[in-house]
Amino acid sequence: MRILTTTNSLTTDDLGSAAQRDRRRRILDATIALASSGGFDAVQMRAVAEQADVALGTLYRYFPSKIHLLVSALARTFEDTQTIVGRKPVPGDTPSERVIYVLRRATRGMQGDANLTEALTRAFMFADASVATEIHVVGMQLTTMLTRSIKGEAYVEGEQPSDEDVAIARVISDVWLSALVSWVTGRASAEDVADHIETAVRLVLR
Amino acid sequence: MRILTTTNSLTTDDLGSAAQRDRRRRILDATIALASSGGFDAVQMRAVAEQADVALGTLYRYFPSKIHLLVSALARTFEDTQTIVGRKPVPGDTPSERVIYVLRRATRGMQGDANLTEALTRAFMFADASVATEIHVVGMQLTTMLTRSIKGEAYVEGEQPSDEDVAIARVISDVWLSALVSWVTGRASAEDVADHIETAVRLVLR
DNA sequence: TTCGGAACTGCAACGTGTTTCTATTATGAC
DNA sequence: GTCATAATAGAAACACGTTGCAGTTCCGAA
Repeated sequence: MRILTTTNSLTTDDLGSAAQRDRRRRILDATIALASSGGFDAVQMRAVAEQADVALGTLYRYFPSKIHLLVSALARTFEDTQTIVGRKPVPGDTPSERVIYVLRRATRGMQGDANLTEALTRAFMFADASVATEIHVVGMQLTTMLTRSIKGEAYVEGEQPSDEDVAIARVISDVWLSALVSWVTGRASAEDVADHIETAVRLVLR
Repeated sequence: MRILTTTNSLTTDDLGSAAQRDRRRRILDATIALASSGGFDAVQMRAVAEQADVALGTLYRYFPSKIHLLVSALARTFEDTQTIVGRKPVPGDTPSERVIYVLRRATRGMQGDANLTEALTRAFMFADASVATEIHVVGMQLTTMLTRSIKGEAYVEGEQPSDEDVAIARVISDVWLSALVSWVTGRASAEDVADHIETAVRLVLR
């Protein structure tokens, strides 16, 4: 499932001693493992604490709620994916082709681990205002991934995408998230999701 | 599961004696009142039972979980709105104008009671597979409302909308729901929501 | 009217997210 | 190396969704 991340010295965002970073990593690893094995309900705070080898109070010191924990796990998952995939430009000759390619890949990836996806998606959707920060991180990741796909070769690191492109990316990510929710709750098949997204992308990018 | 019942005269959907319909109504009233006063967290099953003047076990007999309860409340809210608004054709000369009109109205309505909207929206998003039936009802209500707006005067009761129109309606309702979630979680202002929806509608309907 | 089963009440109990508290351990300044 | 402070462990307790159960009431059929 996960490639182990080296006990690296520098994380993206600083924050804490090596021991603390290690605890944080262990906690997120345990969260993802439990989510992957049994979905949202299997991510029980006592179980996460035990598997990460920290006390329950410590878990809550790092993540103030189960939802914070799962949304952070989602952010890290995206981050890891981006690190691996984000190197080479997205294949495809038109914006729709590229966006459809990327979403198809991402969707397949998530559907490959239904339990994990269920846990992360439901947490994301259930989050309330107190999780705004973590949610925002994920939102930015999504927007970046999509504007990058829209621009294709023309994309340059660090450049602000146009308002138009951001608006389009947001619409597409809304549809994608809703489709994932439908799939997670058993209201739509994998094929339904793929079709629906493709339709939406074609409607929006033309 | 019900065989015929003699007593009751007419409800929309059969189901139960007058006393049972009354209990169901009281429960949903209590749910909406509590949600309106304190949002999702304030809808506590014991409190709902007490306010509806039924035993806790009875509440669970009518609605097998808090999520079922809240999604059913959402369905009834929509239904009530439709009954009131659904008479006259939607004003506006183009599909986008009509859809924007309807969504603007609906959004304003929901934003007028932030707590209630928070409760209903979060429940809808958190629902798992066991709530599929109730969710489907709400989905149909949304689709109907939107295809009706798209067609405008051309809409005729009972006629199946085209696949194209349904696909468009689904994209728009995805965006609308996501926007509501953003608003509920404090990540977007009322104005943001209006702008985002308008952008999406213009993109999709052209 | 009487009877049998379904529906309802009241209440206790359980599971899991969350909080709280004390004792212990790690960390960093001096 | 010593000490003050922060971080952690361990465990109990609380809150609320949910379940289970014994006794009571309601309702339709005979």
